[in-house]
Amino acid sequence: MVTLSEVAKRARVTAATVSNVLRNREKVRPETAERVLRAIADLGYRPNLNARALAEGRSSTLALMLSNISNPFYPEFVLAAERAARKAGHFLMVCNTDDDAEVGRAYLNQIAGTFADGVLVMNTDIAFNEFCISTIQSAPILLTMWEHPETPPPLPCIAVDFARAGALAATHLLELGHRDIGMLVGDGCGGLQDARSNGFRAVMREAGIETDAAAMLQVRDSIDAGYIACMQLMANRPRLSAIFATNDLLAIGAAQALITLRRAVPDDVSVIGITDIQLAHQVHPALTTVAIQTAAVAELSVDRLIRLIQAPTQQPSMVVGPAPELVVRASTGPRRAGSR
Amino acid sequence: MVTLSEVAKRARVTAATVSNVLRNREKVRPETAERVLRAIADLGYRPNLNARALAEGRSSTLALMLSNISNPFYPEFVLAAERAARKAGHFLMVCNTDDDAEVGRAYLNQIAGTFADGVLVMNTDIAFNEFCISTIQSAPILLTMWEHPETPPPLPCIAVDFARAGALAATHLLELGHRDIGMLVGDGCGGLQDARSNGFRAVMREAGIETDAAAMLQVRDSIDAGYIACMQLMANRPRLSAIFATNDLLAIGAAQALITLRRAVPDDVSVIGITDIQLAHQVHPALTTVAIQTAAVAELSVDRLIRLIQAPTQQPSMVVGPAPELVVRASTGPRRAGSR
DNA sequence: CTGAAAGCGCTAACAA
DNA sequence: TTGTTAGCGCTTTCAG
Repeated sequence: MVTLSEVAKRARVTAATVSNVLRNREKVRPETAERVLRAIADLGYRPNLNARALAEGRSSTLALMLSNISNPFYPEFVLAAERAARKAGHFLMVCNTDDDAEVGRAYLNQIAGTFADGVLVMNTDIAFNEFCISTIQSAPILLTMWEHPETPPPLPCIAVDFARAGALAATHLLELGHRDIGMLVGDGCGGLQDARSNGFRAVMREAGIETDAAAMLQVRDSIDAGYIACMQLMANRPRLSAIFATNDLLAIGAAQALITLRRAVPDDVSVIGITDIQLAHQVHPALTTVAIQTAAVAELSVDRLIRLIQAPTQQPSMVVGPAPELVVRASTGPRRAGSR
Repeated sequence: MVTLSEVAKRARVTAATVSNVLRNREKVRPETAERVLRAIADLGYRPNLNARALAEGRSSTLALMLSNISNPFYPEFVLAAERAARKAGHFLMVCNTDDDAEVGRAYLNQIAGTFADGVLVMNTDIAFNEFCISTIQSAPILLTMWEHPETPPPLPCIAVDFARAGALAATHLLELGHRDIGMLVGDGCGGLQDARSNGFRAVMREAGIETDAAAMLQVRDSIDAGYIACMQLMANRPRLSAIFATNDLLAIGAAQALITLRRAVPDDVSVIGITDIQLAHQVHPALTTVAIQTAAVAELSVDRLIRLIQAPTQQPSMVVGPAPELVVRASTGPRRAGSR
């Protein structure tokens, strides 16, 4: 490995000068700088980032903790976060906790404040938050995709108004004339997606519609689970004219179940989800959903984390991200005259 | 930040002893060790990984370079690779090149040999390989998911016999009686997926079937593109009884196009892909495909990279990964009597 | 079994 | 404008 001092020797200067060339090029005479640059090129020198991190006291690396990257939602967040981090001169280290809090704790312990200058934590539960607070004072931790803007967590966070997302879905279905609506409530790693379902039910209740237990199923977050649950839902309540799912994977699974059951989507049954993952517009019929602007939230999160690193605060300030927006595609339509 | 020497002071020993406790616990008297451990716990000490990396000359971090994590194939690889790395005591840093060779080069330059002890590179093209060789001698680079076992690249690599995957798909369709078959050839970032299509065509040719140009479309790697291309294919050649796609995204898109066209899958038209991504068994009808054992390849790659780190070699040795396997699901069936 | 000392490669005052 | 001098926090000989 070529080191700074080898470069210095070859350019007949000292390490400090080489270092200066590498950063504030101002204080070096042009011809010296040129000699140094040539030496760097000749030797194929590349700075050792560990040494630099140690000397500078920061690594220019952010960590992103998520439960399981095989859920298609995460890659979209990762992609946007990584771009934002790169643009700001940081690396992004993706840490899969594999849905295992123990792994999450281990990562946090090892990484925060040493490998990473700051940590982004997604979809966490209360217990994990407690852990974050108790253990780590050495680097900022920012919770992101927090689902409960009305109850700020005891850490800095970026929240998303998921209740509003649910409400938008409800309004859309009501406007289309649906009254008898089934619900698929996802159970992500951060716990039940109840902000979404509560937002939905609040609007329904206002319209005088009470969703009873039989029309509401709790399921794991996946296309498979949505498919199976929808089958069950339609068996319980064959007259449902619409299905609301708290996330797109469930909604996609539900739509496929309906097609298998020979119930046309949206002519017989409408389907709506939340998130607007890429898959949502790629399936057929394309999914109507409530977009939560994943990429924008990712960028916001990275920006804010970097700001926290630069000006550390203990205050658990919460920022509410961009508002969810209804995206009407092909999976929802007016309630048919024939149906109940 | 609590440092080693603060711990040492509190335990009334020197840094060296604390370090010894943290690693080869043998050479420390139990009661001293206990005192040190208590000090560590009391102070909430966590070792600075950058300092350790600098002192040890290695970071225990691997980097994985991939083009775009939003392609659902990658997260599955990442998940498996990350588990394998973690099991072996390494971190995994995921680097998205965003389909941009410039970004890829920048990452490699910065990371290899400094932040990361070794680098896994997926789906690369020749130009990038050249760059890898010319620039980096400081850390092993392992190419993975190499598609051409018959022409080893000038770097260590894990290859997958994609031609065989194509051949298996061809054999399956032939056995089902299909003769008039459309082809969707994906154009990943590593270039055209021609090993797959050539493997397929070789088997067809042996059976006396020549795939003509009109029945073969080159498309970008996505569900969307597969959907559109399939529409076009069926317009060109309405009598096709099967479609072979070089990857599952294309196949899924194709199946959806067929459903939109009211051609039943597989009763009217069979569809087969390659890879066996998770989506493949979650869509309906579930996709018949040729599995390339992504997780196994990921583990193999990580193991081999770690081995390379421990015993560096310049030899561009190639290891061929697990053989592809046909996975029959619901999207392929016998050619119907009625069809051509 | 424990301590002293050197050094990993780089940065950042401060001097010259 | 350039050089000198201390470290950053840890590991690792080598003495004691």
